[in-house]
Amino acid sequence: MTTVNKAEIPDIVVSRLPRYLRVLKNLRETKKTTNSTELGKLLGYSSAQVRKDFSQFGEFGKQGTGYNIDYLINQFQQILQVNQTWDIVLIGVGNLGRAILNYRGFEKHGFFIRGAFDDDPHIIGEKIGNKVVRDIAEVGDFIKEFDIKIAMIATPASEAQSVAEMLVANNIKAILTYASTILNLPPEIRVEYSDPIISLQHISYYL
Amino acid sequence: MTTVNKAEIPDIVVSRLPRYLRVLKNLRETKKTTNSTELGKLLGYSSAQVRKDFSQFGEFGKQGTGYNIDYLINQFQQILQVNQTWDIVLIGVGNLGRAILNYRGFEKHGFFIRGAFDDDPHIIGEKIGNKVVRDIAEVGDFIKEFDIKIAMIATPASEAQSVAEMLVANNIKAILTYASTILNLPPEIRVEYSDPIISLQHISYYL
DNA sequence: ACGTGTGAATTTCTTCACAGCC
DNA sequence: GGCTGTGAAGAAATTCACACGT
Repeated sequence: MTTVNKAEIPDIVVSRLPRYLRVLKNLRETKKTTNSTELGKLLGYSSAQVRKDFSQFGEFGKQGTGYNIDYLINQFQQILQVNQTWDIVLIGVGNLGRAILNYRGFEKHGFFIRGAFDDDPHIIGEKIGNKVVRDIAEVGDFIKEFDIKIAMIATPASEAQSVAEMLVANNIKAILTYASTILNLPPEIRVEYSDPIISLQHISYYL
Repeated sequence: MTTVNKAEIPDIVVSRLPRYLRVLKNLRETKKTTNSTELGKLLGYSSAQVRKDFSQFGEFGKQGTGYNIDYLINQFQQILQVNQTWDIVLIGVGNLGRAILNYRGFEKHGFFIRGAFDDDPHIIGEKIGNKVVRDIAEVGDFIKEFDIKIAMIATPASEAQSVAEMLVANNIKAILTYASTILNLPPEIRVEYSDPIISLQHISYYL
């Protein structure tokens, strides 16, 4: 196995790593090893696809035997940099923002919402879960103080673009947005969309 | 323009249609026409890509002028079958389910949550938004009665697979799931994932 | 025998580049 | 001049198929 240059690995392969991780963690409950055929079946990929994907990062398997599940999990966590914790700021504390704050599932995977921000004076100061909602005006200092790189946007669509620009100006490097609008940001900023409307419209083509 | 056979259109093209729709609806506010260069810039695609995508469905533009925005919106809505309303059942009324029920954004796009279901007796009967939570045992009849094809799953991950199988057995054709687990279902069932953990893990590779 | 890792072949997706029309 | 629609070219992703290690 040689040194890996990230720039060389296609994003489409990277995008499958979290899926592999997910099923590997399930498999871990019941077995020690797996193979490309089994993994492929669980994810809807061909076995060749699985092997090719893995080969981008090294030689993880043994001929005749397959892959050690714990070892794979470890490798993929390292590759994805999720073998550490990440701090996150959440912008927008409406219905959705509240649900996100109350959802305890992020922490199990190492993602911690360190601060929640809104611009509505009625909401600022409110305590949700174990967090007090802060004034959006303070988010820049907060990001600097805790060296935060990831933001989640749960504002109305109309505010998402300006909020995103403000966050980028304050050194945020990656954004997960729930707002139903497409963000225009510098290409070095990673943006992921979690937009149910887009998903439903995609689905409905096939109905 | 000839008859379009859906099977021939690559899913990757279909998956971009909702994005085009989104920016077209924004553009509609301020102008009548647009062109492939402008659309590409707004979405991060090349202008050739935009034109090739559109050409899969017909000839929508005029040389020298570009595309009429309203006309495009109309065409794409028809193609995606979102020029009608769709009824949806929601399974799982925890924090996330509540947020979804309170979110008024689906209806504007023609998606209506007709029924919300849970298996917790403490939650069944509760009124959220303008809906009463129903017993999951009744979902089969409900789906039949209202001829529902789309379900949203907002249960804990541990229950998602069995809930999904039950829904499919009751004739659901498409699922949007928020649960952090990969569903194994017959290939003719469309599944879309809205999984923030997967998105965050993908993002974190690049940080 | 089993199942990986990988060049080669194939298929799919994107971009090029330009004829043709407004 | 501006911009579409599209064959042809090019790039990227996937699958094939098999040598090789266990």
